[in-house]
Amino acid sequence: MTDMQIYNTLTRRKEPFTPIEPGRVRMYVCGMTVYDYCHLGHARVMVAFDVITRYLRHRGYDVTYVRNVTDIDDKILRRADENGETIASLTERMIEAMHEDEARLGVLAPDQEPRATRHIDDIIAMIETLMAKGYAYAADNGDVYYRVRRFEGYGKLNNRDLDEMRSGARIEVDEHKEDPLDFVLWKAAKPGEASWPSPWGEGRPGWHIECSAMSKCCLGETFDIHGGGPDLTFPHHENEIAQSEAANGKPFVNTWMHAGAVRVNHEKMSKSLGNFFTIREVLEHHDPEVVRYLLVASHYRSAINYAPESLADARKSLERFYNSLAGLSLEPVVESVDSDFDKRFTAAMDDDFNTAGALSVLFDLARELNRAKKEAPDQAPALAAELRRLGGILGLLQQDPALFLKAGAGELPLSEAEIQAKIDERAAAKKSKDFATADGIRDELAALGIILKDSREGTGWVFEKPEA
RNA sequence: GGCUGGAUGGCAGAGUGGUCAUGCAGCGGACUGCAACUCCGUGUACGCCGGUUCGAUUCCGACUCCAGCCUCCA
Repeated sequence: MTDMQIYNTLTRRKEPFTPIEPGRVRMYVCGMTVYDYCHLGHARVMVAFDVITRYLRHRGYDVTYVRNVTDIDDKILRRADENGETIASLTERMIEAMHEDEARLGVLAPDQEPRATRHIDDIIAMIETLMAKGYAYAADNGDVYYRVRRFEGYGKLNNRDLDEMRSGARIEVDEHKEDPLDFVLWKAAKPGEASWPSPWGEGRPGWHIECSAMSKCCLGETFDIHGGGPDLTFPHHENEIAQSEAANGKPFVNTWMHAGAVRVNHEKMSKSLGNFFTIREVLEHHDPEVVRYLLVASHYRSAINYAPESLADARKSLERFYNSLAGLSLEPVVESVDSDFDKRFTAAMDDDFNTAGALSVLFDLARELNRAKKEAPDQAPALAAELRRLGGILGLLQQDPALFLKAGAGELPLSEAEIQAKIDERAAAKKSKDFATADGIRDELAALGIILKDSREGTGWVFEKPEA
């Protein structure tokens, strides 16, 4: 068995993966700021780290997966105000929606989901430590800032030089800061804003410190993997390193992992650009497994250019798998398959979670299964079981094939009984060799998106919603 | 301007110093009343220019273009 290799954003190369504690993996992923519904970019991160978690567990690791929730933040305050609802009401709704979305995408819940507002004490304690060590200072406006120049390794995750950054034009000068690059650890509350008491007065935590505090609380001062979206490397993760390593006096994270972006028309999908698709929007028209497949079909680090047509392609690929599985028992088979599919799958996944390579192995397996169905039916069940087992490691191929093939695309224009009546009518026409009538019925149904498929066992159908 | 990535056949998308990615689409054949599904066969793809090498899409250098980060953002 080869070692797993994982690409580390910090060192910018693939490295053999060796957890701090043998057999145990501690992983922290930056989660959502819950002021709105999750979009496809969030889905990418959720699914990427879900696959990573599933695969590490498959490889025998005891994984503790922590993904935080940012439930206090300027945007949340603003949105709650706009909606005329309380912060708690807004964040609870959005957290619930997020849980629904991820469950539909087959994303397993993280082991812990700490919320910033429940870790205020940890956050304050960490800021106090930073102040005691000279890494933080209270400004006269009530804010507390991190003294970036004091931390020697600042910029190491992004290979950035402080002096060059300072010459950048977009850094906002703030008279309260010693240095424009200093970032806020504790934000003084304006009158009427949600706040917590602190040694520096009423306020709320800055965004970066919450992840340092919560990861320490849940996983310890040094842990194995820290993940997140592609836009968090700077400044968020850089700041986390500065906070945690300064406060704890220890290395923070061994392996930094970042998912690739989701783009639309070759631009980043983001709320500020307004070009985002929410998960729930997309799921109105597509089987969740199709969306998941799209995300898993390319490597987790590469950018995906999202177009509605890409979902049609993803569906076609899944149809190939489910066609091969169709007609075979869903029960797991005990006897193992003597083949190298597992080996090849594992080799691909061991190489920095190469899901695209792993899927190509599954396609080879599907072909083998299709051949067996024809030529060696006794071998088919074991091959099918193997396909489902390996697919399951990626969180795919667990549906009933007949159901997936039938009902993937939303509301049927006819009831199942009506469709069956048409099929019976056509069968009668076929029997009397009235092929014109038979084909007419088939065309009629096809126009509605219902595609008939004859086989020895009778006529089946799939529904493919015609493009609007 | 600084820092990261990327450029692969019609499309999507892996990978490799010298025989296969894979899926979709196309083409030829088998099966089928015809289709669909499935099987078999089928593609002189690796941005551009140099260099290293017996040999480079793969390594090195320059160039062009694209994207991301440098401001909240997954």
